[in-house]
Amino acid sequence: MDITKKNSQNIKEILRDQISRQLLLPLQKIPSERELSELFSLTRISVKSALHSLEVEGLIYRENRRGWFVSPPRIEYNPLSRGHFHQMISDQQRVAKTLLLNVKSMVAPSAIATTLKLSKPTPIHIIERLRYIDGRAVLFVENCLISQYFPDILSEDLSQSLTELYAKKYGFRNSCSHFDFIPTSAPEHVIHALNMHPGQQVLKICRVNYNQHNNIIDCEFEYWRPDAVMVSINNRE
Amino acid sequence: MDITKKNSQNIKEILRDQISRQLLLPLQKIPSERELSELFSLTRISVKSALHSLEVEGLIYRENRRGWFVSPPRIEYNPLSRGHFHQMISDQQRVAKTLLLNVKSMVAPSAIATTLKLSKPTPIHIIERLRYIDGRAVLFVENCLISQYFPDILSEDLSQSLTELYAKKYGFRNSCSHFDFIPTSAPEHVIHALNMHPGQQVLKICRVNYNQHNNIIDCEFEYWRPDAVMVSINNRE
DNA sequence: TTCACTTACTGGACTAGTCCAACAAAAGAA
DNA sequence: TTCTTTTGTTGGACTAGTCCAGTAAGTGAA
Repeated sequence: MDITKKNSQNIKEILRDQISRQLLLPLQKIPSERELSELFSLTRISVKSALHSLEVEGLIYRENRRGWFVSPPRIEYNPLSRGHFHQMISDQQRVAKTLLLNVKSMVAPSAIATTLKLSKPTPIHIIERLRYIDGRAVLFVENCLISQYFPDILSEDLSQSLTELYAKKYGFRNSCSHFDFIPTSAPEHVIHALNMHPGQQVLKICRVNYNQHNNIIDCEFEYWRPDAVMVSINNRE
Repeated sequence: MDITKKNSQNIKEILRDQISRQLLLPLQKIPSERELSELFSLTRISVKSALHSLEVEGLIYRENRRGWFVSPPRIEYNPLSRGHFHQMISDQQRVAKTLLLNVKSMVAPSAIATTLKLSKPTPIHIIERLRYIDGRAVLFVENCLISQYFPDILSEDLSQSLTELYAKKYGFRNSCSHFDFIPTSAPEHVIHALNMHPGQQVLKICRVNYNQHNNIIDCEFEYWRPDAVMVSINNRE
C-alpha cells in the first residue's frame, strides 16, 4: 500500500532536511521516539533504527535517557599542534570548558606500562578531565604522567593546558609524539562521563609524548564523541 | 528468574571470550542470528543489538545478508608514509590485493572542486579502487586527479601504487599533504563495493596532495571498514 | 528560600512473531 | 564441462506491544 518501500528512509530524509535547512538547530532536542513513531506511523524500533543511522552519520547524537539532539558542526582538530585546546576551540568561534574529574597516583597498570614502554614498576599520576564545547561534554581525556618527571604537579591548576604547564614548570619541550586513532567503543567510566550509553562509538586517540631528551614522559588517552570532531593534519615532507 | 539483569550482556561476554581465546578465528563466521537467539533464549532483535555493539567495538563485522564474522587484528596505517599500500600490508604479515573498479573522466563536480581549490571548471580523472586485506574488502579508494598534470595516465596499470607512478612517469614528489579523518557513514557506491549496509560506519580519510612546486595535483577519498584499521602517526617537531 | 518527594517522560531492554531480498549451494539442463 | 534454476539460509525491515531505569520538572513541607 505504501509508496515507499522503506518507511524509515522517510523519517531519515525529513530529519536530514530539517537539520540542513536549520529548522532544527544544533544542540536542539529532537521529538521523542514515541512522538516520532506516532508521526510517521512506525514502531519505536523502526524509529530508533533510523535515528541510529543518523547518529552514525554524525548528524544527531544521544544523551543517555535524555533524548536525541542535533549535532553542532564538527570541530577541526589538529593533534600535531599540541595542547592548546581552549585556543583551538575559540579559534573556531566555539566555547570551550575543561572540568577536572579525578586525579590518582598509582603504579602503572600493565596496559599503561606497555604504552609508556616501562620495564619495571613505575609510579604514575593519572589525571582525568572532561572537556566541553558549547556546553556539551564531547571529550574525555586521561593523562598518564610518569611521576618522577613531574614533582609536585598535583598542586597546580590541572584544568589548564598541561603542555604549557610542562613547559613552564619543568622546561619540557615536546620533541616527538606518537598517535593512534582508533574507532571503537568506550570503557565504562568514559561512557558515564560523556553521558553516553554502553556500546556507543567513540574516536579513541592515544598519544605518547617524548621530551627534548627523547624520554617518554607521559601518554594521553582521548575519547571523542564521534560526531563532534574531524581530525585534520598537515604534513610537510 | 534470571541471574543477570541484561541477558544480551551474556552473549557479548561469551563471544568476546571465544574470540580472545581464539575459539572463533579471524574471518570465521559467527552462528546466525536465529541460531544465537535459540542458544541464548533471546529474540533476534536482542541478539542483533548485542552483535551491533560488538561491531562498534571492532571485534566483529557484517557482510550484507551474508552473516557476521570475526574481525582480524587492525592494520596499523601510517598515512604520512605515502602510497605503498601493498608494502605496508605485507610488512604486517598480511596479504594485500587491489582491484580497479572504475575510471571516469569529467569536469570536477563542486564538492571535489572545493577540495582541490579549483576556481574554474577543470577536467579530472576519477579512479575508483577496492583494496583487500587477507581476501577481505576493507578499503574503497577514490582518487581524483587533475587531468592536465597526468597526460596519458589512463593507459597505465592503475592497480599499482599511484604515488610511485606519479614519481616515475611525471617526476612528481609529494611535498605536502593535508588529511582529514572523519568517522561517518559511507555513500551508496562505497557501501555496495565494501559489501556493507546503508547506515554502517566507516572511517573516511580525505587527503589533498601537493607536488614539489606546491601545486595541488590530486585528492583522495578513502573509506575504511572501521574495524580493519587504526591510524598511526609519528610526529617529529 | 531550600530541600526532599512525587510524577510524567525519556530512552533501554525485551518478547514473539511476519514478510522480504539477497546470497549460496545443490540440482538439472545444455 | 558450463550455465541456469531451484531451494534453503541469511540478515533487513517491520508490527504491537510490555516493563524498567534514569532524568527533569513540578509540588509541598521545613
